[in-house]
Amino acid sequence: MASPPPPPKLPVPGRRNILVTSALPYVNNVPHLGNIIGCVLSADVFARYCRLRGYNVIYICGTDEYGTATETKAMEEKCSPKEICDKYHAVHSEVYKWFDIKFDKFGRTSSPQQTEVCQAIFQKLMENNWLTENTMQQLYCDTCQRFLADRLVEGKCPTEGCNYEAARGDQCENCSKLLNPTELIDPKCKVCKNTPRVRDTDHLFLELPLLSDKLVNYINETSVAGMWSQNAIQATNAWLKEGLKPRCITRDLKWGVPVPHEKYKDKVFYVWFDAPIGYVSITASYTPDWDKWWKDPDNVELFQFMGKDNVPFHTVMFPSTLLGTGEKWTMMKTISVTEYLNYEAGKFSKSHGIGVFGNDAKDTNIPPEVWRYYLLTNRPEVSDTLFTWADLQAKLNSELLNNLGNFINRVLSFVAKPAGAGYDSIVPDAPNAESHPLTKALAEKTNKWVEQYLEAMEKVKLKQGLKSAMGISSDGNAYLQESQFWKLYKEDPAACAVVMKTSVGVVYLLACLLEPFMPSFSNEVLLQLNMTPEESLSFCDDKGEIAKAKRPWDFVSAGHKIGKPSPLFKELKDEEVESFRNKFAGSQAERSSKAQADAEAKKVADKLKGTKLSDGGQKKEQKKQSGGSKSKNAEVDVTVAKLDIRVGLIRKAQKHPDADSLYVEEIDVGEEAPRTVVSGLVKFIPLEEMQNRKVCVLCNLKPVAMRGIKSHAMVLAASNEDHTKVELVEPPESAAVGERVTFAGYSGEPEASLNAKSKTWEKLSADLHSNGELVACYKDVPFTTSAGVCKVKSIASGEIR
RNA sequence: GGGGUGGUGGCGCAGUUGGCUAGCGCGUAGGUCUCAUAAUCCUGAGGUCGAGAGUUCGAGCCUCUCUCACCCCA
Repeated sequence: MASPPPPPKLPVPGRRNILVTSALPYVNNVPHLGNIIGCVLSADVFARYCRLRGYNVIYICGTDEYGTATETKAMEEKCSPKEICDKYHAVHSEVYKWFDIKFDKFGRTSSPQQTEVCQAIFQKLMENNWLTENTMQQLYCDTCQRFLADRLVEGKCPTEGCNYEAARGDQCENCSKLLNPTELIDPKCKVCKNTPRVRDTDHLFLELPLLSDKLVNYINETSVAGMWSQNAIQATNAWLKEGLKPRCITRDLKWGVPVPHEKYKDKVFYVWFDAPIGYVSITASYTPDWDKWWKDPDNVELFQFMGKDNVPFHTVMFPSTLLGTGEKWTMMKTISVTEYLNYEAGKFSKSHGIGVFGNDAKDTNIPPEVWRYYLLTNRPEVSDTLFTWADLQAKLNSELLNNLGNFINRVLSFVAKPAGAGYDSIVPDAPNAESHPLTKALAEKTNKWVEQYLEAMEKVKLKQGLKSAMGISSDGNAYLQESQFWKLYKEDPAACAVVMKTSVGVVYLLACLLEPFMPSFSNEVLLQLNMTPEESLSFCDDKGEIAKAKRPWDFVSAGHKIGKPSPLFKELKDEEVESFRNKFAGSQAERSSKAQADAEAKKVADKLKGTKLSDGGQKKEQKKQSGGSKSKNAEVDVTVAKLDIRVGLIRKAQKHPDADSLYVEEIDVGEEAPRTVVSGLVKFIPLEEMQNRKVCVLCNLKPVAMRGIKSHAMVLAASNEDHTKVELVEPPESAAVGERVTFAGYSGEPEASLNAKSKTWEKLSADLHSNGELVACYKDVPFTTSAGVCKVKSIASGEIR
């Protein structure tokens, strides 16, 4: 294992020299499957393909380490940024190793090389006058002696009607309005709680607009030559259409590459500026001759892999940076962009821990080649795709096991049988194979698949490439079936030998073509073929290996003794799938909201059933309905009857895991499943008072996600003028759970879901208030239940919302 | 509120200089072989390509309107 590292590869004139990069994952968390397929795995497949074809390729990646996020996280965990990076860099390395990602170098951006390259590029930009200065205003904490990042400032939300006390500098968690930290009323430093002051700070800006001519030239030429995918072009054009603006490249931070300039010596480069430079600097830590790769556009092709959110940085910002140096850089030729991979019903989310993460995959005992296969067949190349356990199971069982694994196993196990039943593990000779019609037909089909495979892979259409390779196995099974070799063995031994020799050749071919996708699988197959991966894995034009696809019986020579065949894949059972689904389900709250959604869906379905039945009835009924629609027309006016306010019982209340001001409640509103509701009442009502309490709930608002948890309703509460006091609107103790709150004089059915655009709720809520007798009212009509009116504890004439 | 992207058989996905009968995998129905991890193979069913209008000899693809979903920005 501990072989000395091979000497670094350098471009070789006359050969295809390919530099592959994957977007540098941000260091401070564990990557999930979406991240993995998005860049690292896709790039790995392509790099392996290049090696297979004999191209001179290196694959560069590493962790992106600088910036605010790391600095903040370090403060939270009370250690240095470097320690955080060390810790997570190791986590990343381990995950990628498990997934069989074969980097030529997996480095990091916090390296001396990074500083060197980054500063050199900066100097060039400076010399060429592409940088300008500008003054910004930012909050500075005298105690901590530093400028505060947006999210490190807390204060009172300036939004009218919100005025939330602990709003963050970038966004108010209460009203979710995006903010500037300088807008906060009475801002405080989150670290020392002292009041920061507004201070001018000078920053350097890259003049993107001045570089745009060069940039547009580059984009127009390269997007054609490099066959950029549609989504990359669209994202780039959207950016250009907006018009380029000067972009700030410096920050008031410590954790970053220092700006080599007297005036800015206390500042560092902004992550967007230094991160892509990481590709170069990591190459520099791979070989001191890094510029042979990076400054030779005529001999090196640069392929970059990333998720869609990263596109503008690679098509606009980074190229502009390189163009601005005036030097001859190797610019990106081909960009491969993936969309998002969604998880079951929702989305992969790092911050909420939803989905399957790199280190979880290992714990499933599902081997890496299966994960790789599944992720790659499902690679989101043109649109978002969906990860589901059931689908993973289906792909494994029916494609890998029944198709591919079965084909290889039926061939090898037959050859391995002792003489009299098989060939005693010796590949038989088969002269005149092409005169056997079935075999000839198979050779033609196989060759077609190989051509498709090569074409797809050259265009980085990995999903198509994988499918083409699998087609070979599929045709292989049909070939075995039609040839009925088990009968030929006795009836026509010569023909049987042809079929088996050809099939063994196809097995070998599959091992080669699938190596980029499933390296561990290929190694195992070669082992069973008794061949060594180092010598055998190659598929080059100049060795005539492509031509052999037309003569698959020539891949493995007669007389070769194969190894011991054994099953390659293990079936994934229903119970296992079920247990994974549960094990990796989201948080408790997520689960219940999912149950909620299911219940709703069922209801809708039932409703539809109902209407269908009545449709089957007579027309009279329809007339009746249209007759009754008069009242419906009346309802079109905005009246309180549109609101579906019900008596609800809080079954359970707890604090929101990711927000200080929010409760998450499960409220029974008389439906089969309780609803999950998120409300911002933490500061006003103690948790104990929330438990098992009857409340008024507005049920037909459009569900919205609040800090990651979907809220399916709203608890009504009254507040005084300056929002310092908030009290729940309480129905009488004897009111029935689930009963609708009515308003005398306003009848009609509520809408299923209030249209957000028509602002019904916004209009109506203006007239909701408590009166002098503490009764909750719409205008002056009280909230009425069968057991009486709803009241508030002490706030008279307060607004309800 | 502004902008972007998407809506294709039960499910998951392909489908660009607009063109032959809209494909693929899974699932499903019927049949088939027995070398193989009850695996294979063949045949079939299933779609007015979100809705509506327009351009065209011809539209899944181009234009407009509507609708739904997701994302970004304010």
